[in-house]
Amino acid sequence: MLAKNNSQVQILPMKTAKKRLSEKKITLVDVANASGVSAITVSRVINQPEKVSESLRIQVQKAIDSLGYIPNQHASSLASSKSRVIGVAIPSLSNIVFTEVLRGIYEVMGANGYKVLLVDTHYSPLEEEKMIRTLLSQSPEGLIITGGDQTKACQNFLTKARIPIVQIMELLADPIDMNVGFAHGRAGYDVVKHLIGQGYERIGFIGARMDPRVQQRMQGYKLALEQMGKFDKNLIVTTPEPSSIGVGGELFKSLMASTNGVVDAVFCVNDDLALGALFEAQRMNINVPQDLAICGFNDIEAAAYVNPSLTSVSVGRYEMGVKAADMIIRVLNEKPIESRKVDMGYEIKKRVSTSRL
Amino acid sequence: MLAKNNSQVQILPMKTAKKRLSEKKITLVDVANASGVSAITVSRVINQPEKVSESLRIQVQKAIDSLGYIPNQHASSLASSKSRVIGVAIPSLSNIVFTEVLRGIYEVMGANGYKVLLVDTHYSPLEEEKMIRTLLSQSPEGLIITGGDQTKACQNFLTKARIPIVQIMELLADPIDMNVGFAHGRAGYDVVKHLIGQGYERIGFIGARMDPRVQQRMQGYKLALEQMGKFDKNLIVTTPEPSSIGVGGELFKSLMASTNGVVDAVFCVNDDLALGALFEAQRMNINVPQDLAICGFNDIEAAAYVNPSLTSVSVGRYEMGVKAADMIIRVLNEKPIESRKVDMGYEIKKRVSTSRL
DNA sequence: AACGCAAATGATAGCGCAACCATTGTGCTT
DNA sequence: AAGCACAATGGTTGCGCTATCATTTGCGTT
Repeated sequence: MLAKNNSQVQILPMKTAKKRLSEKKITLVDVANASGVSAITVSRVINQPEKVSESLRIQVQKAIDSLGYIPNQHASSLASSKSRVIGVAIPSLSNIVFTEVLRGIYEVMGANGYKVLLVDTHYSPLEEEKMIRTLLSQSPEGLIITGGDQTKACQNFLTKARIPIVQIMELLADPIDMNVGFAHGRAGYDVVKHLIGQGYERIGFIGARMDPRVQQRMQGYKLALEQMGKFDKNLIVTTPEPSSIGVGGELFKSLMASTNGVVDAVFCVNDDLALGALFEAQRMNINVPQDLAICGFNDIEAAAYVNPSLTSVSVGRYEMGVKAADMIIRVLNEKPIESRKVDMGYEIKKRVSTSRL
Repeated sequence: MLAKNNSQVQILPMKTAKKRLSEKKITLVDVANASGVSAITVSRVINQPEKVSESLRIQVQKAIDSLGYIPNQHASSLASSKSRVIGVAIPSLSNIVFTEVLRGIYEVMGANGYKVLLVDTHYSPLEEEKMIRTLLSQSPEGLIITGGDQTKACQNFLTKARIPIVQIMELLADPIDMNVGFAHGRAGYDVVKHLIGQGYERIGFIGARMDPRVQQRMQGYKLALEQMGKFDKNLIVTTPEPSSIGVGGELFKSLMASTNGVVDAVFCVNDDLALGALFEAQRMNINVPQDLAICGFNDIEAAAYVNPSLTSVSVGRYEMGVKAADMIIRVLNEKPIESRKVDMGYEIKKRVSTSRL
């Protein structure tokens, strides 16, 4: 039907027909001509309708509708150097963690008339640099990016960009501009404390992907155990692979095999791994929580409903997205923000999987 | 540090300094001056490097890097009427179904140098119309949208857009342009056949959100039972709320309560609902699959790992995204496509939750 | 009645880039 | 040695819109 009909354009019989209907994109000027006003007035009807008298406004709007005019955002952005675009860079599209943050971002940005240009960095700082370059070429008015492990070059042109930037997910010592996140290390530490408090002794660790935030959780785990003289590096099992329920089951099996079952608790860096471990434990007829505690991270919905229910660390992902987006909007509107750094906190949801009877 | 330093601009001491470093955005012309070539040559170095001699290319590239030049995509798009943007409209960001389709789309589009502008229509045709209008104002070179229930107005300007468009998720009788999906009605029909084949008799239905595709699954369910004279509308429990594990549990309880437990199988329109029903059944001490079969839809990862494993309908979501993106790319490159309509099919993954011993 | 002031509308220029066509230079053919 | 093809580079123009600065109109003030 459509799609690349360059040919059709060339077939036009010389310069005969003025312009075949719907052949050419209609512009502001077309609308202006059709409604008998100047181009700038049409522009105002679209962008500052309150500055145009009601009669004219209606008249112009009628022309816009009947012609099916759709403004060219590129021309508008070029002329006004306002793109109404916010760039967002996340490491993975398929991770529910980021999906929910995104939801928060979209909610706020949509309500404020901003489009979101989203890129996926695949957990690679180099890819991230490339992607952020792409984002910047769209002249975004603000940027939301994940974590703090940008390349030097990237930090460099980010600083020069002169737009509000929020780094999300983790708390950074020295953010580029603004920062919203929570303390992954402390969360890991607190999880261990909780397990110890429940009377578990030999606490294993299961991790996948091992991105910076997962590493921090592991450091917290390590620190807590070291402080009690209970750290044993043999109880740590990790893989660079992405997390999944399947991987969780495999890592759990491998942990149990390599430790001959001395482990009586497992801290999984996310709920997928934890569910995998739980399901695998059930298949191995290990009694959770009597013989084994399992703790996850992120508190996805399934954690509360699975049997036995899964202890997990709840973090306000949606709220984090909302907060980050809101900070950008506030800065763009020159409203004050309380702080450049926001700690969203977390909460350990204590459930059956870590409660010895 | 940065963020809205308009003030700084005005503070500039008259016209003293030529231009404070990094005060003004640097453009193609700046790069041209810095490297002693014309603007158009710089443009070529960026867009058609093979047309520039190696020596010049290196020289220009050096200037680009040292100045930290980032092209203005709006100007480029305006001048060339090529945006390198593909618009994507999905009904929900938080639904894993769409997330995986998105992954496929991003994969292909990224590899081909296209950016993705993503909007969320919240399952509302009116919102969709607004959002697609927004997309079109970015002059995307192609569009991927969900389903076929666009408003008349929307269909209208979509048809006029003269760009390749793929409608995804479901099979449409009369697509706007191209179409990739699978037959939801037939899938629902086949699920019932499978349950009957396993010896289950009274098959309930649990549905949430009830978007067009869920409705089609329900119609398939209904048709199959009607053909066997076993349809009973009292066995259908639905809600307009979004799906979730929690809602699945609630609907299951309500189904069991209203039917006094005569139901011996439940078809849930997605796996979240099915997991909710399964977990709830476990809490009610109902034996799955002996006393009750549960079948989900989408085959999310948990389905294969939960105990008992959950029968579900597997659909190639990632592949659907890849396919849709690939069709767009092919059309843009004027390569042939096999067909305007592609049926991705589906497969019922028969697992323990529907296998009577 | 003359003035001023604000609201409503218009004319002009330019945002940064690439399309288009022109020009120059290089190496080859005959 | 003259001619030619083609690769490499540059000048000019305009994409569609909005910022900026006029200009016009209406209306209240003294």
